[in-house]
Amino acid sequence: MINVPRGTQDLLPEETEKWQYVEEKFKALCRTYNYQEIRTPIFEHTELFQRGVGDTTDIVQKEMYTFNDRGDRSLTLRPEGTASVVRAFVQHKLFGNPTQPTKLFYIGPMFRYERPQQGRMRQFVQFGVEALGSADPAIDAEVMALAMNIYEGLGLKSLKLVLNSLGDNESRTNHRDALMKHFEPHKEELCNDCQVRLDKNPLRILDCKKDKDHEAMKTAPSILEYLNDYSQNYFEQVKDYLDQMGIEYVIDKNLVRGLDYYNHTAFEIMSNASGFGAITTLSGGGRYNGLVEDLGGPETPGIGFALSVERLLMALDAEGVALPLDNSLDCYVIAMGDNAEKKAVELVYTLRKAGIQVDKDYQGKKFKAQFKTADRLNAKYVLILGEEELANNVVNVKDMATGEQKQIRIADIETTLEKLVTGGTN
RNA sequence: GCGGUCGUGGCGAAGUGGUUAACGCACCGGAUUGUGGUUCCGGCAUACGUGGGUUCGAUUCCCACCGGUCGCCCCA
Repeated sequence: MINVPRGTQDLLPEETEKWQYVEEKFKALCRTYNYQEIRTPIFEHTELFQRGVGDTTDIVQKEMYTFNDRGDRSLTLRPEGTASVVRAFVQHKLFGNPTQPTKLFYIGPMFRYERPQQGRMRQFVQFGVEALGSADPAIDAEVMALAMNIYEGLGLKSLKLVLNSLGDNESRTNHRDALMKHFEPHKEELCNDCQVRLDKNPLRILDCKKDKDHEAMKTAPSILEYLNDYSQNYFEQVKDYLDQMGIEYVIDKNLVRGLDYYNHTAFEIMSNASGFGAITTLSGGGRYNGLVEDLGGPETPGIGFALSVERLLMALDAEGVALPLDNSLDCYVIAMGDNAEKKAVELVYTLRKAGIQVDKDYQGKKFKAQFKTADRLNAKYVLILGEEELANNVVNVKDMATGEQKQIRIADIETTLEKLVTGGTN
């Protein structure tokens, strides 16, 4: 037997119903915020991620699905969405559109070669948005508001918006120097990873779980102390806008994002719900001024975020939120006898063309068993068509909720059901 | 990539170094020859992750691998 590759999954109907529901919710919310959908390829030139995401990141160094195609091009299954969106923004010169910022959303699978566990798959699906062309702190707040709205709109309560500022280049350089100076005397006491981080990306040391109790960690210089005036002011305004909207957040000065392109605003949304394992991050995002330029476009600020659908659904489970899925069927047709069977096929076809959900038996089941099936499918109405009904040009219509049953002329069945189905629900 | 743990029919779950591997759910049929959700009775199933090894004999013991899961790393 051949199973799915490691870290991937099949979504069976019971699950896809949920996926469709949250996808629709997300799309509708994006429309509300005036974000439009963009669809980019699932694989890109490897170079895009090396330059966009950053050569020193874990993603690029050890998590990419990279392969050469038959033309010997190096391609990579996308590990995240922002690089592709920015690439498309530059390639199609969307910066030339009269309405800016360019506000885009996407839904699609991402790929990272990692050791799978619950909430971490090698293929996973992200919802994301990107707003390109505005350096207004209000749009940072807008993106966070949208992110929170998705979760809250689905009924989640145990959420935490964690916020930090990474500052601009000047602030970051100054902070970086300060960090190196601070940790250098303690280098030998730090874990192996952190010793490497000290040279490459000292910011990462702050995020280390092994060394989190080290004295030097507590006294380490915070980026917030090194923000220059512009960065500081920007951060304050972002917070003001969040306050204005009544969106709660906590500042975590150690919040570091895993991708190189981030600056200024960085945030994560986490779940507090019990029953969540080691992985509590539901989504993450931030500002990436400079990325468009890095990828060959004009100087254009940008901000975005992405969430994992798998983790979103886990959070719903953890909080016991049941999605209002409609798993009923308008109508089930039961036929008895060869002639009735023929007529039933015609009837089903007629009703379906009228837009009514209909199904019938294809297993040669007996009358009683067909009723059982109708019940199991949550059929609202059952149409009974036997030789007797056929002879009289009628069909029995049974309301499965009330048990009431009446005879309708076959010629009238379409209009009758339409009335029942549209009138009875919604 | 590292460590812990687990892997029995469609699902859940017992169990044993040795003839036919429990049980529950689900499914099918009957009681009720054209009317569902209950009950009772009966029936069904390609089941011991894969490959080696130990043994007269392994689903059971050992090893490796694969996969799940938990934690680390890191993130979505």
